[in-house]
Amino acid sequence: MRLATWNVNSIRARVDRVTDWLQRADIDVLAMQETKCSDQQFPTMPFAALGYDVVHCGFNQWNGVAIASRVGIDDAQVGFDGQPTWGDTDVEAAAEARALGATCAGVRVWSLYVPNGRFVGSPHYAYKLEWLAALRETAQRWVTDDPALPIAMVGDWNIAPTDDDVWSVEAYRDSTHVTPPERDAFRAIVNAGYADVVRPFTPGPGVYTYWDYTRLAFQKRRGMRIDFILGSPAFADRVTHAEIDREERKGKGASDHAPVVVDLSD
DNA sequence: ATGGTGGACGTTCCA
Repeated sequence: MRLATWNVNSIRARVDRVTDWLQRADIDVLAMQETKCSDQQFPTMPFAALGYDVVHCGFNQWNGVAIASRVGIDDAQVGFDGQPTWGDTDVEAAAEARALGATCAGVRVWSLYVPNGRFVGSPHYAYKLEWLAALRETAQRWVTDDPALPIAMVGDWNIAPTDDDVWSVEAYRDSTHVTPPERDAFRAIVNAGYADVVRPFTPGPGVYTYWDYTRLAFQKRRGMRIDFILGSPAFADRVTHAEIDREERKGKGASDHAPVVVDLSD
């Protein structure tokens, strides 16, 4: 089974590019983030035409996560137990449904869009840390409750876990994505039993998954590694290969993130 | 070209 994660930065703006890539890259299950549309607006037809079922959760023009699978989708679930929500109204709470889980061919896949945090000290930054702490708590329970279940938590984590994962430490001084509390939160999830299964196949430094649209960042190789596939032991044991498809960051109409891919043995 | 790009929404906010 080949599983991928991709922050697509609007599925409606990029559906052709995404479905073309799904076919070309022979992907079985794709987790998407930043779909930037409502459930009604999600373009399911182009996926269905290629044999993919889709589950989606999105309520505003910024968030939105989806899973497309051609090996079936069971037990789809929006949000994880204890997930904190932002704001008081129903719409705001729903918009913070940044996690979508589904079982695909026996593998539990979570498409995650970790809060950005905006800037250090903002309420959004505090919320990011709360959200990550709640995820760690729940994810730790998943892996202890059923160690035999392969679980993958994939997506845009909005954290560069080490200095090797940013093009310039100086450029990101005092910025979100690199602060010790964010890195501690990421490490805590790894320590709860979820390994970065891509890194062994893509050693750094200088290996990234995201490049800003501005200032020719991609051409100048100024990026960050913030998109991850974290796997429980039962998942990690099955990983045979992984890669970051930076070719998809090239050309007109690219997302600012590249897809990240893993292969699993049967 | 002197703060850059891209998307959704709506004349601005978010990443």
